[in-house]
Amino acid sequence: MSESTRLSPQSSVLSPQSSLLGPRLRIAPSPTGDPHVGTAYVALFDLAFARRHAGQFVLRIEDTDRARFVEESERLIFDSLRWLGLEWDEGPDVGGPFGPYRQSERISLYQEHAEHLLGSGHAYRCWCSPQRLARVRKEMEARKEPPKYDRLCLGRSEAERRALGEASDRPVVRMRVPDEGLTAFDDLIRGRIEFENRLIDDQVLLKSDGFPTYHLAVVVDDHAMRITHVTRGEEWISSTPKHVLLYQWFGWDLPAYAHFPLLRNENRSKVSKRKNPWATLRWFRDNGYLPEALLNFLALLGWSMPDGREVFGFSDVVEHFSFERVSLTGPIFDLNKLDWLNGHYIRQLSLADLQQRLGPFLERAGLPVANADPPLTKILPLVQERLKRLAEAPDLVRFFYQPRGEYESALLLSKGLDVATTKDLLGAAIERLRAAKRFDAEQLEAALRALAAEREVKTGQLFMALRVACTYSTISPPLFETMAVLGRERVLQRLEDAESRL
RNA sequence: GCCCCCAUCGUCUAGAGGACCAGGACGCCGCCCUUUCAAGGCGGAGAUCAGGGGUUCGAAUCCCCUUGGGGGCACCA
Repeated sequence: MSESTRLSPQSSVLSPQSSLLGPRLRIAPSPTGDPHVGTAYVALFDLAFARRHAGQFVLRIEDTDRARFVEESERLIFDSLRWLGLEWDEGPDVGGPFGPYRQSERISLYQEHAEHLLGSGHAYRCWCSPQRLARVRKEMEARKEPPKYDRLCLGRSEAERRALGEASDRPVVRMRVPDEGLTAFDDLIRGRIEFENRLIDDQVLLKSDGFPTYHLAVVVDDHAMRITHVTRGEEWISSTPKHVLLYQWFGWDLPAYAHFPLLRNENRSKVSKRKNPWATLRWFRDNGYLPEALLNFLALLGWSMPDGREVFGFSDVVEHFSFERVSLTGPIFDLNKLDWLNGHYIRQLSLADLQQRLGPFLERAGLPVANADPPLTKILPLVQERLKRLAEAPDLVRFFYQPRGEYESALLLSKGLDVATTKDLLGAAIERLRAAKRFDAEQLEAALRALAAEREVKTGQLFMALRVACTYSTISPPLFETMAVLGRERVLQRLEDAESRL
């Protein structure tokens, strides 16, 4: 078996499978904590494209950086992506024919490939210390030259190199980039992109701890896992020529590339977990965004439906996605529009669904969920169309369960009414409500409108006083329905309480 | 500093030479509905298509330059 076939699992490991005929895409997050929205953004289109063309979507964990590794993140990644509804066909937890799907479990594969490049002269060992590298880089920059490694170690034996000083004990393996020529690739979204080889750095492929860098690992894995379309953020464009070179040296076919625009924050820089609290998927979940709304919104960033529809689901993306319709500019993440979309989806929810989704938020706020009195099925219809985010629900619902509220008694005084009049009105209202035959919205409205008319006050004046008394706020769901849900006893109690505050 | 990518209303976008003195959505403003807040309906303001050169009978659409923005330049991904 020749060296190159040994390195090319494609020819031996698997027998042809019909399921492998379609495209294969992957999302490859690093386990550095809560996954970034950008990860979901790209994954959404990956999955859509894979589904559209009957291919596969793969999840691979790129855990080659032990320093940045965060213990729980793998679970966080699984949870967040699944919450959004993005399911993978192959991955560390579900397995698949090209595993393992964690790079830390494939170290020897990368080492073999580095060895291969060393043998073919496309790579060399480097003993330069980090200090020296930093110094060299600085010097080059001062000379206004592209900052690159100066190749001090190229062509030298370990002994020769050590004699020169500033060497560390364990070498790295660097790729040996050609001095001349051009390396180019065709991006599905941007077209042809070219780089001059002389400007490309001799990238480290294998670190001194034996782990690969991203550059070696992606290429080896994408090939080994038969990835046909490499999708990722625009930030990777400038390292792509290095990857292209590796494919060439290994004698492998190049995958298609698609670099998505970078999601940006309001200052136009890329969204980062450091600067933007909403950069993680977890944030959206915790703040009560519906996964279908987030997904819809993400699909609207940098992509649009051919027919211009703005409200659509994942199946519509599957049906219509194409790389050609992805725009080139990095969209600013507009939470405002997301809120609108989220509110739209919330209004669409069935009562039962809404109640279920609200459960965790109400519980967290210490509000009753099961056996609540008044029951949520009565309350939720009143707040549903007022919600933009599920997390707002507790504040809208709380007053139903608070026998006594905190509010300025002055709020009870509607414009143009003095204390005595208001007190009198409240007293009269109490009487009417006590006498009301049925305590439903219709009856209440009739009775109270009549009262306002008799006392010659504007309905709004009376109603606002009652609203504050019953809901402890000048802003509330419709008054009579609210009163009906509260029930006679609670309403009378609150009105009496209000009366006594004046 | 060097390299790369990008450029249509505040924001997301439609637009792939004539159908555009540029369409939609969010936001904003006004009116209607109305007991508050929402939701909903109707209407409005908002882009000399970054600027300048070309190409063409004709350019938001093609080319070049300038400017602006972004990204990359680690033994991080």
